[in-house]
Amino acid sequence: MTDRRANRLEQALRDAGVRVTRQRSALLRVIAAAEDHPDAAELHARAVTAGAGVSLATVYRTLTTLQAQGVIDKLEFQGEPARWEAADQHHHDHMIDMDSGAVIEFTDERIERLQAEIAAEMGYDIVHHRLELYVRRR
Amino acid sequence: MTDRRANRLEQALRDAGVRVTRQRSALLRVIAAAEDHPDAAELHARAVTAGAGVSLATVYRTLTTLQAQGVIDKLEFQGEPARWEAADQHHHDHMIDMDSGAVIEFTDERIERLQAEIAAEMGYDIVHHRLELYVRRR
DNA sequence: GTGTTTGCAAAATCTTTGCATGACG
DNA sequence: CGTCATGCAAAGATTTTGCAAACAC
Repeated sequence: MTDRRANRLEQALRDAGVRVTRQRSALLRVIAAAEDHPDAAELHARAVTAGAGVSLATVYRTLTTLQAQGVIDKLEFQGEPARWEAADQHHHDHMIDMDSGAVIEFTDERIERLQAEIAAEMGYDIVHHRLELYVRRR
Repeated sequence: MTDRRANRLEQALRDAGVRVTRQRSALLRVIAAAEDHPDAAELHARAVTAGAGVSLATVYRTLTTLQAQGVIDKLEFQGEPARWEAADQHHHDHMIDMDSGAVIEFTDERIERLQAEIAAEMGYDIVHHRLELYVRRR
């Protein structure tokens, strides 16, 4: 089922003239199956566990490629290695529970609208944004 | 005038039992005088230019110390080395002009309020947050 | 075929740290 | 003076890259 999604992504890559190698295919599958936000080392470990022979260098190169294709998003939380998530979901921001480390996704249309408004007032268009709430259970 | 602010900060450090060394004093002055958002290497360069003998390792250690004292804030924009700013200003967020690299500060009470509201609804208190708008002139 | 991608190991970048020496309070 | 801070150089952590071999299309 996540494989169906991975297959769709592979086709998109081929259509964009990007070669679908064994390694890229494996990584697409790992990313499509991930329900969390893994970093490069974790994705590498999962790919290897899944039986894919792939080097860490290739993982990094592939992540860059997939990001350029708009297939995945890069998350850079404070001081951690970068994490990644599939991009084919609806837009959302992140809330990080500082005690458990859990990452919670959320969206708020009002905030989105305000951001665009503020940028526009100053003569800018938003290319992308980053909103992270570092929180603690009350 | 920024020296007055630096002196005030030095006193606060002493009161907190933190030694005010020649190096820390110099860095406080450089930070108080900065109108931009320099990284560690840049702060080091400015301190050295100002005639202070200080090593890069000490700059890093000092930044950590000053942050722990709540005197400076750490900014981590996408993929760049960390930047720093004096903390004794009113809270604000950052807009990054992707073409010029300029960092623009802004605040919006409505966004602040919404963030707190969203966190509260999910049973959390915000410890701190990060809002960055990556923008382009329209 | 042939231009891309991979693996490996080496390098780049930013940041932290161990240890002997020096200096603040 | 005792303790804490510094400098240096070496190590850490993450990410990038040069080059020859392997592979997708």
